[in-house]
Order: sequence, then C-alpha cells, then structure tokens
Amino acid sequence: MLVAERRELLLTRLSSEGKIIAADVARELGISEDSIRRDLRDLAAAGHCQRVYGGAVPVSRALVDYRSRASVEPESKRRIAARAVQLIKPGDRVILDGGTTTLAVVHALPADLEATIITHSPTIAAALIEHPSVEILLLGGRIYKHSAVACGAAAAEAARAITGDLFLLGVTGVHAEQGLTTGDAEEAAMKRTLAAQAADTYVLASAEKIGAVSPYLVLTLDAITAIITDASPGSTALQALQRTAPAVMLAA
Amino acid sequence: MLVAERRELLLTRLSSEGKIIAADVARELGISEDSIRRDLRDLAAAGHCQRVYGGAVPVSRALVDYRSRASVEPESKRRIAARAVQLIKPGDRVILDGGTTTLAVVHALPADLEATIITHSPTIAAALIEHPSVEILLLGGRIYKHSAVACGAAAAEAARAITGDLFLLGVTGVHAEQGLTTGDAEEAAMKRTLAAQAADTYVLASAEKIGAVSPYLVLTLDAITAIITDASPGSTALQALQRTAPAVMLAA
DNA sequence: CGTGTTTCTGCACGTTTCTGCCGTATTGTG
DNA sequence: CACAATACGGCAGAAACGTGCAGAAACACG
Repeated sequence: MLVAERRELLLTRLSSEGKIIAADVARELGISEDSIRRDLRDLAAAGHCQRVYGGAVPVSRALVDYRSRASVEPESKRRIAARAVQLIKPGDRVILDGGTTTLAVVHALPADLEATIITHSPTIAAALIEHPSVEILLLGGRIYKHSAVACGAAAAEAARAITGDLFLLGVTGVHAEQGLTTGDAEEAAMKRTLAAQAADTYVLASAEKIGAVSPYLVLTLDAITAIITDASPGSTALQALQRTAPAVMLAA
Repeated sequence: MLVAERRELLLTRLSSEGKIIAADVARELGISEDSIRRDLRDLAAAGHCQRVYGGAVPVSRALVDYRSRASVEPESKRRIAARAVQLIKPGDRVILDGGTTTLAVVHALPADLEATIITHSPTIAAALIEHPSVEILLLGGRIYKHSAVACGAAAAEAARAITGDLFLLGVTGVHAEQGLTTGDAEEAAMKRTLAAQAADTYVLASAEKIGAVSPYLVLTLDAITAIITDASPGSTALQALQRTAPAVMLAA
C-alpha cells in the first residue's frame, strides 16, 4: 500500500467516523503505530486534521483544542490588547469584535480615551459601561450562545448602518494559505460584514492561533491591514505568515 | 474512547443539559470519577466551564455569573423575580427591561425554560448567555451609561420591529396618582416604546419604590396589567395603590 | 546496470500523559 | 457538631509520545 494511499484512507476514515484511534488503525492495516503517528503528524501540519492524545479528530473540532487553550495565560492577551489599544486615536470609531482577547482590549483602554466603541457583543458592551468616557454603540440581533455575540440578518443590517475607522477582529485560526478562520458559519459572516464597514481591519491572535485552521473562512489575508500577535518571531508558522500577510505586529 | 472525545462529550452535555454531575457521567462512561474531575478541572482552566461542587456548569462569559451572583441578591428582589417568572409560559416572547430587579429575573429562570427573551440591556443579555435554553434577542443602539441600556432613535426603531407577550418593567417610582416614573427622560421613552410592543406589561417594584416619585413619567397606571411587589400589605402607600392600580401581586 | 540519495519503516529508549487508587482535606447538610 | 459527599495531591502502572537509528525500499542519474 502506498503512503499517499494510506493517508487518504486516514482522512476518509476521519470524516466518516469522526475520529481516528492510532492503535486501532495500526492493527487493522498491519503496520506499526509509529507510522500512523507520523502520518497523523504530517496531516495535522498540513491542516487536514487535529492531533489529539491517542489519535486525531477533524479540524472542525479544533475549536475544542484543550491543550493549547489551557496554556493560554491572560498575560498574552493583555500584551496583545495593549498593542491594539495604541492603534486607537482620540475620536475614532472602533468596531470591537466579541471574544476574550477583545475583552482584554476593553480593560486596556486608557481611562481618558474619548472614542466610540461599536460592538455586537453584549459582554463587551457590559464591560464598557464602567469606562468613564467612551461612547458605546451596541449592534442588536439574535444572540448566538456559542460565541456570545449578535449574528444573523438583523445584526448584519444594524452593522451596515454604521462605519468605523478600525475593526479589531478576533479569530481562532490564522494561516498563511487558509487565511482567517473561525468555528461558526454565522459568526464568520458577521465578522466579514463588520470588516466591510471599517477602513482598517486588525486581527488579534495569540500565539496558538498562528498556523491554526478552523472550519469557516472569515477573510483572506489580503483583506486585512495587519495581524497583532505575541507569537515568537522564530516560529515557522509565523515566518510563513510574514511572507503572505500584509503586516505582522509583534506585541512585546 | 479518546480523551479529547470524552471532553468534547462533556462540553456537549454541558450545553444541552446546563450542568454536569461528575458521578453520573463517570458511571455512564464506565470510568472513575477522578478522571471526570480531572477533565472538568482542565476544561475549567481552559475557560470552557466553571467548576462547582459535584460537577460543572457553563462558563461565565458574562461579567455577572448566572448562578453565584443570585446568592448575593437581596432577598426582596429574589422574591419578586420568582413571582414574575411564574407569569412566563413556555414559548413566550418576554421583553425584559434593564436593571437589578430584572437581572434577578434572569437568575430565577428555570433552566429548562424554552422562551425568547428580548432585551435592550447588554448586562441582561450577557447574563442570559449562561442559560441553556432561552433564545436571546438583543435590541441595539447607543448605550446610556447611567442606566446601562440601549436608548435613543436606533433602539426605539429596533424595538418597534418586535412584539412580545409580556413586558417585565422596572421603574424607580410607583405612585397612585403620579403613575410610573424613572430618573432619565430617554430611558422613560424607551420603556414606553417597549410597553407598546407587549400584550401585557408587569411592573417589578420592591417595597421602597412604592409611593416614590421620580422626575420622568413612564406610563400611567391604567396602561399596565399588574404590579409585582414585596411591599407589606399594611403600608399606606400600597393601600393607596391598590385603589388605583389595575392589579397588585404580592411576592411571598 | 551501478551507485549515491531520499524516503519509508520498525525498533529501542527515555519522556510525557493518562488513569485508578488511596489518604487527607474541604465542603455541604442536617 | 457530626456525618456524608466531594475535592485534592501524590503515587505507580499503563499507554502513548517523540526521537534517533539502522535497514529496506524506491528513486535519480550517469
């Protein structure tokens, strides 16, 4: 059996059964687990599957990436947020995406900043209420509990009624070829709509998002202004990105 | 079964049932409670759920925690909220006003309630995200910081696009002659607009609001269906109200 | 055909992760 | 306060992982 053939079989099996258990496949095919592990490692590197302990699962489930998320310390989000805040000029209309990274942006805003923050996240809006000077514009609609933001037709319509100077976007995957991706289709559409309303779009992505791919495309890399990340400059995923992305801003 | 698979199952179960009981899951899956506890601990560390004694509940993406905050709410608000919740029938479209009393209503909602909650308060919406089954419709607009709700032209327009079966209204003054009053003109107008969209309007007012008057009129008493309060039946203010108001429901 | 190179494969070894158990501490309940 | 349920940390065995290595197969090229 050819290697390529075997790997194809792995992918087929992955989509049909929703998972791969390395030990099982190795026994069925009569080859060592080492080879299967090597296959899975390569497939994962190519973005075709997600490696987990004992085997692999489809990328579509990558949103539950426990190991990497467990290692996400608030410190990295705080650094990224601090860098993002520097982009905001007094009087700007800032469109702020939902998510924990953008929530960190709220906490990083200078107390005397006079700007308008536009968001479709009730969580972000609720946090902003305590800020003394920013104006808050809330985009309404049906709340998707999965992502805790307003999505759908009503939210998109509300979004198209406004414009912003910059959009601070959060995604779960930033990949040199696959572009910006996230785990929910409606959410992806909403992010795209918001990006269309802003003069500049900045992506906020902590290190573990760099090189990752989620199921739904938000935007291609050429549609954004820059990526703000804390990924280490030496990482291969970041270097690949720097050859494709318009700009990469490193958060010290 | 893969570890990742099991943890995914836990999250699925968490969102579908609103909670996880470690002992139950351990028995069903035929593994030790220790492993489940370890899973829940890691998931909690990754921000996917919140650990509680005996298992886990959905994570608080909101500033206010769905459950724990309920324990620090004044007993009076809890009682009023409990009474108000009884008015909601499965499938209802409930318009929920902003404020601490209506926030207590969120915490008093049964976990299995299937209803649509419509609100112009980001705080209310953020708290509702924790609820396993209700649908949330957020009315957007400019956020007024003193009242922490969306008001103004855009919010009113969004409100006129929806209808509700009942409106749970919070005010700062309930007076036999002066009617229902509040402290902000824009806020009063928004409450009036919401009342117009609902078949029934119920006022939630703790004892100290009964007999009080604030600067801006929201509605006259004949425009509402009933008042829910915990005021003592003997108080003169309540007795005066009972001669004028359509109905007064006492929260035991 | 011969030879040097690359790729694939299995094995061995040390490391990491997972799991169940046990003793102890903590929490909830009456 | 007492009792039961639950949580936590440490421990040891098992399973899975990554890596380096060497042999085998496939390949490229003169």
